[in-house]
Amino acid sequence: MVKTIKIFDTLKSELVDFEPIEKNHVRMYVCGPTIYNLIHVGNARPMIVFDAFRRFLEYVGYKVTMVQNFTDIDDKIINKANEEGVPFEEIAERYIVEYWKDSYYLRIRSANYHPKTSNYVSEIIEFIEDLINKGYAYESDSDVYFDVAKFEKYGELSHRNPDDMISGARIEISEKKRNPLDFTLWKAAKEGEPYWESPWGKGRPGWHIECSVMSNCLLGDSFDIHAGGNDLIFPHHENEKAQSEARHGKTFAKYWMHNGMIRFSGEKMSKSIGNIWLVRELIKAYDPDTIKTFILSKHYRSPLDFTEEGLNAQKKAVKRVNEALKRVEEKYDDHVPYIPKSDYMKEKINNFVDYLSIDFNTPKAIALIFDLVNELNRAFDESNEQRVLETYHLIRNEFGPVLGIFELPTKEEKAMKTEELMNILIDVRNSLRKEKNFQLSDYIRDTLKNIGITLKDTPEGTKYTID
RNA sequence: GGCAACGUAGCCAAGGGGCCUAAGGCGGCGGUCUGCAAAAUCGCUAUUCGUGGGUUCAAAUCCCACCGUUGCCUCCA
Repeated sequence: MVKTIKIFDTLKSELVDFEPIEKNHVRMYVCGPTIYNLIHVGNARPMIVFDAFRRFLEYVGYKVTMVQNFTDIDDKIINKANEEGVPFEEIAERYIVEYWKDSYYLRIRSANYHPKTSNYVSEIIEFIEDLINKGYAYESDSDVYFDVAKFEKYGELSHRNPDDMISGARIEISEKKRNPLDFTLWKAAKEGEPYWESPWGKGRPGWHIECSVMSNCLLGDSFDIHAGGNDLIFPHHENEKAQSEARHGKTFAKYWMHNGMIRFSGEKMSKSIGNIWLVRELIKAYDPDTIKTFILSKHYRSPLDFTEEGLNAQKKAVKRVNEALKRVEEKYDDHVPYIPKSDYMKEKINNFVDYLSIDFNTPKAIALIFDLVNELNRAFDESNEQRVLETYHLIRNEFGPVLGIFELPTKEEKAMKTEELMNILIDVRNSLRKEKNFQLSDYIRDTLKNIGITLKDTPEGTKYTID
């Protein structure tokens, strides 16, 4: 049915043909945020990119089941809860709600499932027990660790050699572990921490287990795509893979896709450097299309420098697209007629799909959209109605929705600069009054009165009130 | 120290052996349109792809070295 899609698989380190396990049905899992704060642009990149990728898969005919988790059991959340003196659930719930606001503003479609760790604790315990029974995990002083030495493929995903990593001396040494690389599956609760009852006493899940459990529960022991930021490759995804494959004895994720990091002045954006840029802040100055095309204008695997110059340039480019679409919508009074797909449209659609089929080359797809904008404007000026409709529909109703951009007419954010506007009007009127052009100056005052704005010529100058 | 990635016009960014005398966007310059602007549009804006070697009939694209930038190796999307 669909043409072959190639994606870069982190495990194989090369472009591979994408073939889902079940014909025509793609199951994908995207690592979501730990909700201890408002999300930042670094969180937004995978949301935007993989939402678009999911839409693309659907566009070419796949059924897609997508899962994106919320990690709601975590040190950072617990710390924040302790700081505020509230239960950890309150922090988690608060930032999930805030997540949806940002997500809604960015017009990111929700996944099919958004599981939370706290809803899967019993499944997590079951998973860990199974690993212990199979000899891949051991209990040590109420903690449970994964025995990395037992999983011979450990390091396969991140292309590391366990021996090299041990010598790398940056790994925390714990006398509870048999091997410094062993990672926590279950963590005994300390005083004042939330806990769940388990065969190993009161405790909580470790750092990587939740994604293994939730993906396996919702998508099966083996599924097609596991995605996330490339900073998760090690240790997070390496560990998820080890756990799941140890337990089930089969491939965990068939393909691994990782997006590059957002950078800020050449450095990775991160809390520790203090250069985070919250989505909440960003959206004050930029509309979703600007943010999304800015991100999609660079290949998803490359690092992306977030700069104001870059965003401002993108804003202008986006405006040009919106103005062109608006011209058409105004001409047809918002009822732009649909037309049958012409050969011209089919050709462009082919190109578009071709570009995205090679490791999701969104920059090339966006370049095609800009070409179409030029074509649209030219056709409009030449009154070539057929071509206007073709290009219009390609942008607004085919390509835009696939990438999650240009989906809606822009409500012009006329942040109504009322005061500045009134001052200009009053200046003009006062000039007219000086010239004794009372007919025009009264026209201004009377028509303003009609829309509820009253002008008052006081000794201190002209004042106005708005009803 | 170990393992990677990247370096293309003023800026952002595709291309990853011949279709490249290198897409697209922003900016700049000039023309059309306009009373003047704005918008739109047309043309120009890298003979060259970090530097130096090499492989090849052919390299921005492959190999080596060097310089530079960044990431991962600890929670991080």
